[in-house]
Amino acid sequence: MTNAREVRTRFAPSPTGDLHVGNIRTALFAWAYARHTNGKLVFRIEDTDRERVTDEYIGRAIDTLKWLGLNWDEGPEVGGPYGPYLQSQRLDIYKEWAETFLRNGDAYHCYCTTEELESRREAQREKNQAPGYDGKCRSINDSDLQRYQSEGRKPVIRMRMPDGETKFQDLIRGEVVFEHKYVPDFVLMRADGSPLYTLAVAVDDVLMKITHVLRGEDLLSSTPRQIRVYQAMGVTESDFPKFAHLPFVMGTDNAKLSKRNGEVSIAWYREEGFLPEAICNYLALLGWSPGDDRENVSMKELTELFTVERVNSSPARFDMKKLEAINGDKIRALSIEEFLERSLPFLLRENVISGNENEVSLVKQALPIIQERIIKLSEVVPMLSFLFKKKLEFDEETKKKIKESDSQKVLKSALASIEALNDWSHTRIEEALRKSLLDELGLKPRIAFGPVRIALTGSPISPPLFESMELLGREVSLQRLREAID
RNA sequence: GGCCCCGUCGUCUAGUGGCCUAGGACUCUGGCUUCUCAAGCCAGCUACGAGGGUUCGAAUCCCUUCGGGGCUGCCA
Repeated sequence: MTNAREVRTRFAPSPTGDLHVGNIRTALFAWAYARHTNGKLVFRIEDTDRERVTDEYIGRAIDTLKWLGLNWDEGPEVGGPYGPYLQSQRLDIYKEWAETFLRNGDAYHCYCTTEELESRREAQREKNQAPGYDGKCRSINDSDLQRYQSEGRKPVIRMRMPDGETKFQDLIRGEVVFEHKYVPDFVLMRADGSPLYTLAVAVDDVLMKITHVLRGEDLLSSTPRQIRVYQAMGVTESDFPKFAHLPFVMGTDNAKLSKRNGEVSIAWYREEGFLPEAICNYLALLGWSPGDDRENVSMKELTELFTVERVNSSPARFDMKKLEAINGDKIRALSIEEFLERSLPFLLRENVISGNENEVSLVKQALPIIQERIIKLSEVVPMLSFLFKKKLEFDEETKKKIKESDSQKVLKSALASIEALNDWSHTRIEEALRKSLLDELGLKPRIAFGPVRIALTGSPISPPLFESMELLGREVSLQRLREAID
């Protein structure tokens, strides 16, 4: 009753690089919450200060989000009633607000130079005081002002933090209080008129009617500043966005997840052959749980079950092994058609196949026997390339094995027993080989089939042997056996 | 230093005063199965950071302490 407002969440990355694990987890939660509540997800680019080609970045970000199955209701590409959704295109808006704050006395011009600020901060530190702006320019006398101006100083616009405290209910952490003596006056706008994050983020969240801000916990202590901006904008407290500060996703070594302790770029996971639904499933479990024992969560279930209240407040370590386990499960759950469609790009990329009909058909027949033995799509390449190679390559170790006299004996016997087979099916092949190698030569299975496997696939590890031989076909199979025999 | 956040198996978590001699999943170890590798199945190891309270009873509430992290910018 009290909150009839439609839920509006936002995902607002800054274009500092490719979307990474932490970013995406935030996006996923914001998306899931919007969908859960039948609300809207706004996608906004926070590019207030960077001079860079955002086009390329934005393109990649859009591509990644779409690939993951995350869609947005307002933002780049789709537009919306509260655009533009690039902060670099909203500079006038921020400037106007900053001037309004100035007029109302909520903000003031600050002429302090970087050097002055630094030396005063240093002094504060030495006296064991909290470093931060000391409020020097809150009131400037005329002579100082004239001096500054004659010196050609250009002022920044600084927000005045009144005495008191800021209190708010974080959806994940409960009540959080900051006394203003620990929140110094902060800069809203640089001397050149460009806005700072603190200004832009708050103005946009208000103007875009964001109701729930889901973001990393590193922004928790900047929240009082955002709230101060809301107040200066004249927003009533009941209309402030609600905050949910998500715990970090950290690397295995307990440090912040970075390139050094694990792969962070989502693009990397895509190239490795992780499925988008596996990535989302795994990330959803990092800091959130459905509340029961289920671990396999589809995107649909996520939107049905996700609530901010169930998000954990403590940080999570990224565990590649678990991601891989989930990815393997998702791969096994794929229909052969889906599996094929997702595998082909990898085979094409590595030039295992050129893509003609015969090749694709052979791949499709082979997929069922490898589906349960791979954890990443990229593994279809080493798994299936033996089917398409003109000539097998053996490494030294493997080659030695096959040249042993016992192996040679096995290969000769194997060849003899299947040469005349008129039904080249894996069941008949198996029958024949078991008879000749196990029954007649009296060998143990692993001893018997090992050399044959190497001769046919080039490796002691391969998909099931008899099925592989069937797929390879009689001609190639016999030829490879003959080639392996001296 | 100050402020803020966080603390259950190695990891992700369930747990909101009795259902907990703490459950699930991943990892790891052992076994079964088996043509290799997997998958599958079974079993096992391992946790409430510590110390005080409150209570008949605490992982759950309170205090202290220790540990980890973030912020402390004209970065976001």
